[in-house]
Amino acid sequence: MKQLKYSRQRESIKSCLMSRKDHPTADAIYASIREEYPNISLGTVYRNLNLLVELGEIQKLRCGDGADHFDGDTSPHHHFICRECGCIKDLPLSDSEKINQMAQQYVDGTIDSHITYFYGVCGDCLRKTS
Amino acid sequence: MKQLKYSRQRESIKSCLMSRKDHPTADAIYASIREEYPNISLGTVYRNLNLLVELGEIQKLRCGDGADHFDGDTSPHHHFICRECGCIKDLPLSDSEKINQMAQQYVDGTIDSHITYFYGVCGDCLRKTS
DNA sequence: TTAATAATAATAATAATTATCGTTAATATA
DNA sequence: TATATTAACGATAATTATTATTATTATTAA
Repeated sequence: MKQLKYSRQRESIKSCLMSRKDHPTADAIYASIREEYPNISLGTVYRNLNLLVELGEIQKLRCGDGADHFDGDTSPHHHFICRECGCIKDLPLSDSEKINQMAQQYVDGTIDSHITYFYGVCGDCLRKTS
Repeated sequence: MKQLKYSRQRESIKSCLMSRKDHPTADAIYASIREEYPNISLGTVYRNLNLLVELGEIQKLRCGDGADHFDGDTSPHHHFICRECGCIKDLPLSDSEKINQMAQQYVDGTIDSHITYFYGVCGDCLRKTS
């Protein structure tokens, strides 16, 4: 059991993620942090993001565009992904537990959580395209 | 518009996918097809899988383990992923349209589909671990 | 039967992520 | 406070999954 040591880089990554509502990739976070810490390494960003996920302080999303996205909001909610621009928006979620229980009856095993990705076209892209 | 030409490799990939209930990765399919066509290339497997997805004949899944998985069943259903062994099991799905509509009210844009991944531990792993 | 071209195998290239490793910095303890 | 321990760092190499390139082969239309 290695004990955690404070690092200003990790703190910066976490507060960056908390302050924004988009769901940035590791690379986008890297670009953002570099404004304050120009020497930070991309590896450091990845390592800390994964660490924060393990600690349950942030959430990792795989919406299907190849890159992992990160979400500072760990409360249960859903995501909407625009097929056009790839933006990710939060959706409120009701009855998370109930949905797990409904699915549970079909499974030999235990369900503890679920992630739902909704796909479509966001309002901005709809207005652009037309 | 390029017209499609028959290929025995594509046919083999498709029937392989139809015949199995696990949700193999491109690499797993590659290994399987190689028994019949030892010279097939991994690139061919990827190209045909993506083509079949475009044609709507198969489905691509990103359950979160890094690799894409493929599913020969395109009817609407959900998936359960075991955190231990990574196996993917099908779940029946009711009210797919209703769920989209429920989410729709929170979105500026249009929702046309959704994918839900349930996470937990499968029965086999539960019995092994204990 | 031949011409046109889609699909192939082999391989190179790319993108995202993880691992390695010598150095730096945070923290525990003497 | 000084020192020892070791987590975390930056730089970079390696890995993994996937896509692109290209010369050749196979399918299909004329």
